[in-house]
Amino acid sequence: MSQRKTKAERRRELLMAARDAFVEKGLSAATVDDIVAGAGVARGTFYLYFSDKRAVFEALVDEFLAALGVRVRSIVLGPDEPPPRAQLRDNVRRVVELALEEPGIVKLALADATGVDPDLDDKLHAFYEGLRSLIDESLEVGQQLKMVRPGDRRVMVAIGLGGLKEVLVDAVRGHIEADPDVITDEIMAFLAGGLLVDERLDG
Amino acid sequence: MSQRKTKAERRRELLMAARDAFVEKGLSAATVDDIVAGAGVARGTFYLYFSDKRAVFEALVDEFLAALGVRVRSIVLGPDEPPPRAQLRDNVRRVVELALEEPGIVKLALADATGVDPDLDDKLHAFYEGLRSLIDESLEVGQQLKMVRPGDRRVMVAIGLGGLKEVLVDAVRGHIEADPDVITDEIMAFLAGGLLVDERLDG
Amino acid sequence: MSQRKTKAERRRELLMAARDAFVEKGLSAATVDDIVAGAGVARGTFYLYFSDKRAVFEALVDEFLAALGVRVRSIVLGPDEPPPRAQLRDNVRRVVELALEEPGIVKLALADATGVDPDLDDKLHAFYEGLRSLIDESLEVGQQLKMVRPGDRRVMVAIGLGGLKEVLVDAVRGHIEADPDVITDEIMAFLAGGLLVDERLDG
Amino acid sequence: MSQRKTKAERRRELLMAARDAFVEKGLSAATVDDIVAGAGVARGTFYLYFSDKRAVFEALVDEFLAALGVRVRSIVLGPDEPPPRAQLRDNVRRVVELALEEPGIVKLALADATGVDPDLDDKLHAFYEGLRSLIDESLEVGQQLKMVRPGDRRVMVAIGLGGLKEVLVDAVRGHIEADPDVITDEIMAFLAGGLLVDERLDG
DNA sequence: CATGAATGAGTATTCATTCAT
DNA sequence: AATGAATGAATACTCATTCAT
Repeated sequence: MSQRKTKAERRRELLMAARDAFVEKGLSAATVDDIVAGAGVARGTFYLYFSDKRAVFEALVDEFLAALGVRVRSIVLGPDEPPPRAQLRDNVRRVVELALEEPGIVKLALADATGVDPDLDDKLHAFYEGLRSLIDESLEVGQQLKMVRPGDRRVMVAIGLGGLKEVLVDAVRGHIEADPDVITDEIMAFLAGGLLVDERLDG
Repeated sequence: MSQRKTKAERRRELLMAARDAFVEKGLSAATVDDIVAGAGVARGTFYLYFSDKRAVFEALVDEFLAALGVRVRSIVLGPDEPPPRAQLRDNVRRVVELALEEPGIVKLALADATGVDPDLDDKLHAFYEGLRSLIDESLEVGQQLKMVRPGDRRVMVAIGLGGLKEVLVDAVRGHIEADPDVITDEIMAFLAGGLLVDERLDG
Repeated sequence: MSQRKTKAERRRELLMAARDAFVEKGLSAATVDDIVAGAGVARGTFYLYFSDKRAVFEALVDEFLAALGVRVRSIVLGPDEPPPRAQLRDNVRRVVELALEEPGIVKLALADATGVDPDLDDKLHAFYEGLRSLIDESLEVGQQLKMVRPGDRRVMVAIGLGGLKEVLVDAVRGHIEADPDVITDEIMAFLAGGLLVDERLDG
Repeated sequence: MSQRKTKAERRRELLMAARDAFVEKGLSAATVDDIVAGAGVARGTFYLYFSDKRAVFEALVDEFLAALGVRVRSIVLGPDEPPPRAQLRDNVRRVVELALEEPGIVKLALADATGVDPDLDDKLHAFYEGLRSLIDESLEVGQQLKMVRPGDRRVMVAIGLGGLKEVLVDAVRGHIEADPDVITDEIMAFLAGGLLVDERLDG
């Protein structure tokens, strides 16, 4: 009736094989041969599903971004809504969970992907810009509501984003305990009060 | 007395040409040809000064790490010393200044260098581990002195390091204002109090 | 009664699509994909009608040669026949008309087809040999009848055939006016008197 | 002092190997591997001398065109000059001789080169256009001097050029006797008087 | 009859590295 | 020390052809 595998199945196999190859060998070192060997298909089959190596990586990133979009929800204020900090916490927690579920993609998209291929860089750059804008707008609202301290939001965004990225990367690398609760709590503590507590630190 | 160029001068020319080539084309896309063309020497000459492409990059990173080591000083407690927070601020500021002086290296070492070449990764990994340990030990002391809030230090390190990296990269990329004072102040504010100020955020 | 398309119709569609693809992209650059896309059928269908790419081209050439055979008639001498030169002129004119009707095939068969594929070369070679023999025999009869000047007939054939080919190719390419009368007249003038008229040219 | 071979020698070796490979296998079927094998150098060496396959072919054609340019001289009228027809004959003869000296290039440039690669076509097209213009201008002068019969010069050019090409190709292919005198005489006879001599041919 | 997914041999091109001069 | 010609392994990508459905 149909082929041995549906097109969607084949595509997924190639996607997973590509992900594994990229994670194992690095983005530029992984070859199309590695990918097709992993998927158990012939060389040419790859090109029936993806126009080139860059395209698989883009598809991988796109999937991850879509999954991320599902987990992050705008914070809504209202009497029937959970308190904002709880909503924020839920968002952080869902992102941490996603990262722990997809460690390979996290390594690729957050750590490995820059500076390898100018075209890929564009993709990543667009992604991060979107993320930055999202956080920036949230911070702006927060500042207007006096929930977020005043300050240069671009720097806040950078610290927040960089901190989150590094935590997730470290978690999937096993450098820090892969417990979403612990990680989420620490991130929230950082956001809520920073690191330093003792007034004696002040000059 | 000596040749037109001393060995050290040639080496430096190659180093600078390599840095520029890496920054402009990316670590894996930059070729030895790009480097020697930039340095104005013949192809073979490169190999008189560096064993291979990886070695130039390592030398570049080593220089940067050495410069970093010079700027970061342990925080010393004592009646005749500046207050700890001021010492911390000075460290942060010197690092920010170094980053702004060497934007190319920052892009390379902090943003582009992972996932390209397993050997290079090792180098970077060792560097980051050293940095992590340094920060971790500082935090440990801080916690013992009740200057740093309790919590999982590995996560704290990750957030702090990731946040710092991202800020520096964004600064050299021009995404955020390249004013060391502004950047330093924002980082210190983040460390001192996080982001969130309003109690209404709590559930 | 029958399918949507008869076998012959499908075959013709493929043939025309192949002709267009060959003319547009060149014989070796045109792919089977181009052909089936032009014919609106699936890849495998092509191989139900032709054994391979070479076979379509052969079929195309065969059709053209057959059409050519219909237009070229032996010159017959006799009291009730038109004068020989008129018969020759009619032959030339019919060939010119065929060429102008089938410009694509002319480009393919007369201009593009050599040196691409050894197998195709054989086909063309056989065709040209046939044509050469035909002309050669006609010239032989002409010489015996003192209608054609004496001389090395192989060279005469080559000049005549090459001249005719180039005129036709130029005509379908639009380099010379596509008027069969003008072209035929010029060819006849050339055959009848060459190019040079002035005795002063002689040494 | 210098390399084993000078750059010019290597280049010539590659050029000759390319010519042989192109002639033997056809323009599109010949691979870079064939060429380097013929020249006895490594794969990469080819690309030190030519940017790609098209570039070698262009170089080959350019050389041939230059050689052709040396052999063809404008016809000069004057009391101390040889008669025009003798000058024309010398030109024809020198071209025939060149063709017989460089049979490979003749096959390539005159017979095989069209329709294979659009880029190569441009090259050839430019060549032929130059040749056409040259002949066209000569014919125009000839017509003004009443040395050439009136008529559509574009068609005359096509017949003349096509005829010459075919004769040369046939000669290098061995289809007609490779005697420059015979060939030249026949070409001159054709130009001077065409093929048909008997008035009875006229209607 | 028709399909189109899968195949895999074939090829151009790049580039780090070597070494004779 | 410096050169730069030469190397050749490595790799992405194409496309004619097959065959299970």
